[in-house]
Amino acid sequence: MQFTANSFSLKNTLESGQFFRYTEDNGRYYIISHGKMFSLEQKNNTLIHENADTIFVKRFLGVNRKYYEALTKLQQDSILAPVMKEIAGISILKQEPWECAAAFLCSQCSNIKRITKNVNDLAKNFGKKVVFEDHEGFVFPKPEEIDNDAKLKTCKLGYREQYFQRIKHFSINAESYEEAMNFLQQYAGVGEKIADCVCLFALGYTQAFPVDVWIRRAMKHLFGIEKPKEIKQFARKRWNTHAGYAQQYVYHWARSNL
DNA sequence: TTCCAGGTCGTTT
DNA sequence: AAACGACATGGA
Repeated sequence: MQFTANSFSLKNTLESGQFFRYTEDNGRYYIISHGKMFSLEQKNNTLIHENADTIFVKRFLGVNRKYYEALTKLQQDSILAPVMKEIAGISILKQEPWECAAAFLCSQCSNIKRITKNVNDLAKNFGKKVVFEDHEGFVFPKPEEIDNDAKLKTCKLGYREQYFQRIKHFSINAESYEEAMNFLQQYAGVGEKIADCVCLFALGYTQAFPVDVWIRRAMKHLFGIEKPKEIKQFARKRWNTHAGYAQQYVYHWARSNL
């Protein structure tokens, strides 16, 4: 099955560091999310997908009205526009909250390569096997499935291991971005930055603006602001509910230019 | 060997 | 309220 998506880049979206559960094979992406494996491939403006229906894929990829609104708005920003030209078509994926939280728990003092390995090790040790065509993988386990300390040790999470032992169950119940932020930060190891990641990448709060070291460097360079609190305020004021999209472009820009 | 990496948290100024 | 330093691994 397939559908048309203008001004969207599958590659830039999947490889922007918001998601870690895919493999790429000859231009074709194999994704594991929402309990299954499915494939995605982009040819010009056409998105070809298998083992998942179009409604699901559009929702997962975040190709919707809000995406195009954000694109239009952010392109009017004189500083962001050239950045967006370099790395075009980045959307915000709709991930599963716990998996997103877990991935970013692993992200502390780490890097994308290692985060990916940690997450895949957790899935392999505790998750259910899924197969699609000649590819196999493992669904990311719920916290209550991560129940064997010896196996957890083999995942080499370092000091982040304790977070996975302490979170026995994960659910999120909130009516607003602010409520979600407060709720999420009750979990061990989840601070403001990771809470923002979950709000943005899983809960659909596109006003979230996760501030990490890369964003700090880039925001200093592009806008002359360096304190995390001030950066968040600035982003909220300048981009409002599109701040999260801006964050992805700024992050990607930082990674390739600083 | 030494330093630093998509942070968080308790402790100390 | 702001500024440390510890926390485990792994790569440069």
